[in-house]
Amino acid sequence: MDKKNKYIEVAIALPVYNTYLYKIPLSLNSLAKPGMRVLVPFGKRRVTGYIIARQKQNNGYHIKNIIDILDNAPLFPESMIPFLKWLGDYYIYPLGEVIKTALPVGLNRYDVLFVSLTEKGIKQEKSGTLTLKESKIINILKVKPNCSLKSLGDKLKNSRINTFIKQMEQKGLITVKTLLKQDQAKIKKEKFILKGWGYEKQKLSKKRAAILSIIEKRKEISLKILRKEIPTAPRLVKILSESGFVKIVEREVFRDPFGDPVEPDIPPQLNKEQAEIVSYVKQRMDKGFQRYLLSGVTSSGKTEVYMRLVAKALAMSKQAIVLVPEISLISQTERRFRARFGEKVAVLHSGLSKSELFHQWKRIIKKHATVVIGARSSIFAPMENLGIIIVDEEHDTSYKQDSSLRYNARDIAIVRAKFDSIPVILGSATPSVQSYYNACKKKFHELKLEKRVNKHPLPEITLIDLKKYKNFRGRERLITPELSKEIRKVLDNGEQVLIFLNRRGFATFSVCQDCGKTVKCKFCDISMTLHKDYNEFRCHLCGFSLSPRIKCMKCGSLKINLLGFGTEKIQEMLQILFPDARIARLDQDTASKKGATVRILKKIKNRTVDIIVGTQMLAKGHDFPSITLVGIICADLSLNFPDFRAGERTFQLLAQVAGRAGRGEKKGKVILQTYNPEHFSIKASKHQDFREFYHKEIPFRQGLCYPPFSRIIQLKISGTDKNKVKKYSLMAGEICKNLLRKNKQNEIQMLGPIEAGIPKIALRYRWQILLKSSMGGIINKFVKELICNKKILNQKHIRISIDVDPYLMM
DNA sequence: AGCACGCCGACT
DNA sequence: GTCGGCGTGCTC
Repeated sequence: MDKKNKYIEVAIALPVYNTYLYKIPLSLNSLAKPGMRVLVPFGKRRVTGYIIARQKQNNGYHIKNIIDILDNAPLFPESMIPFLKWLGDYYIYPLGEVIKTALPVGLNRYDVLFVSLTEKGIKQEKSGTLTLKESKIINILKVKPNCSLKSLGDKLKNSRINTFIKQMEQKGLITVKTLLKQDQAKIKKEKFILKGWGYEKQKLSKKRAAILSIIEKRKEISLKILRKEIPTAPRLVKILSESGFVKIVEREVFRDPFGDPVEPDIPPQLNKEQAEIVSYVKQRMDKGFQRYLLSGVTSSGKTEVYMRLVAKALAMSKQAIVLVPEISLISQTERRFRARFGEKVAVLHSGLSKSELFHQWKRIIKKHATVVIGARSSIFAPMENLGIIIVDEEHDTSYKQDSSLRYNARDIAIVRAKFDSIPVILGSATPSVQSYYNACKKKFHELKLEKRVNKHPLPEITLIDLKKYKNFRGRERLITPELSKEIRKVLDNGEQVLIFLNRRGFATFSVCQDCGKTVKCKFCDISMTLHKDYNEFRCHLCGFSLSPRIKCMKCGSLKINLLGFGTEKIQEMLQILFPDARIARLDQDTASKKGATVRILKKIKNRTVDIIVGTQMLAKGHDFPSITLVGIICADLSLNFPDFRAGERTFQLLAQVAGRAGRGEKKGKVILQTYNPEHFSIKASKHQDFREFYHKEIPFRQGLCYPPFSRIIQLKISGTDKNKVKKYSLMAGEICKNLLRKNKQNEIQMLGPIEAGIPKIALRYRWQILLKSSMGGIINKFVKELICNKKILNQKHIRISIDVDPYLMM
């Protein structure tokens, strides 16, 4: 069919902005399809590329043949290519790298050069006729006989040894081999034992006969399981297979990524609100691209609406993507989708191993799975015939990827829906300012769910002004009398309490009593947190730790004052105040041990704890019906971030946490402690009213021309040399300024260059430049022009990355 | 990214 | 004079 199209356009998985043309040898011609990976010669190397399109004509270049096709079937449908191209354009990122991030990790192949010794090299090194540098290399190779060129360069602290190595090879001192390496994607294989053809059982030992009878019964068994019954099985099986009694085959295996099985559910009756929304959207399902914002208070039944719409898409023989925030565990939403749609569901999240991820991916391509539910990367699921995209908790910050391709899954969900001409639904109890602005401007159609399904009233929220307790000492400053009174009441009733604090550790700020110096990480520019659990000071940015019995780095004093508070300290205080209560804690520290999170969550569900202390991990996606009191220790922590979205994030977090109270039969209560009871973010969260927050926030955004009234592109600059980073940043700023002047672009505003909010992380010094404009297209074009200046990008020892629509600007 | 080419200083 | 440092540009 493609006889005329013997050329293919290929995007290379390297930071190059062009695509390249290759020829396909006749034997492979009928096999090559867009969406497949190919191995191609690129310069002097062999690398992975992705077929973008077939092409009739060559473009006058010397066109090389591809080496091989790496897939039997496309890894993503051809229909996704315009979407992927759009992403590369919008986020200013090379197409090949975009595709690389979109696909499951570990599918790349590339050449690696390996260096090894020759006898001549060893002889000459012994006789001492070599230069210092040559014998250095020979000596490294003596220890590591087959060393990759790269690690050799690392060992010599010189990455530019290429030509030198070539010369040594010409002299015959060493040999250089090219090996085609694959990124780690190892497919897990396990040995399975099958029946063979020998049947002289009487001659066998008891154990061997036992193995044979197990296999006879089961037809086949994995060696792993067989070993549990007969520990010496591996050896015996090998002998048995040699004489033909059994057969051993290796097969791909997958751990079930779902964990516990889920019972199928029966769809509940919809209430009037839900039914209206479902029928409204259903009627327009095949009417092309539409954007909806589903705003609904907590537990107003958004998930049920999603499920009905997904069911409708499936009924139209289409597929669906449901995005959920990244949490360490399978969320409530995921469970409910599995209960409803069973085998049709594929789950993609960070907890999966590479082979599990690839397995899920293949299920989607083969259309065995027609509903994908997962975290942000699920927006790239290889679906050919999408019917709907749903983004749950659309305000959640985890939709923004903060490295490599810095995309926001919520934003690009809309783009993908547009390319596929289908509806997209963003849902949240606390919509982002951006999305609600779009709803107000009628770009999104707003759907409202205002009644709670179980008809329980929203929890009652009491603000406590912490300034009142400024002069109190010790525990009462953090756990105010009002809060402890309420806790006592709830404990006496046999109900549960959730205590929220958005900071982990015991003491977060430690100061020398004699000279006033703070305990700081030597790799980052932040103070270290004391963790009693681990008995050490820890840096929350790079993980560096120190013994708790340190001397002051400045004056050597041993008297270190432990100030600041985290979840650990709160837990300890509560235990002293309520010695009879069973208290558990859930934060990154307690969750890091494997299986610990599940254990703690189960404890809450089974009501074997009375008080649960935790960070945002507790605020997201869990349903604890017997929690009747939520205590927020200090609502202001996220308010003081140097970021224009600090207020928005604070409001969302508080509303989310407050929503954990009273999900069961009894009415919930929330005690919200704060130093800023007058702040509108906090006031609005008291009423759990995002519209109130929005209307207070929007004039401020407009006044300073922040999103949604503008778009921002941030240039992030970092490096290990403090002065170099500063010098380079100032130079980049000059180049920007000149280019802006030259283009007479008054529409773009440049802020900076300025040192980043956190000036140093893991020994890297950080600067930033902010480009802001009310016209998005202009700013994008400008940055593209800017990076044409080679001085900007190719800078030794300086890393510069482009963040389009940045989230955290620190 | 990684490799080659070509331009400069400091060594035999 | 050359060796080897480093910036610059290209890869179908």
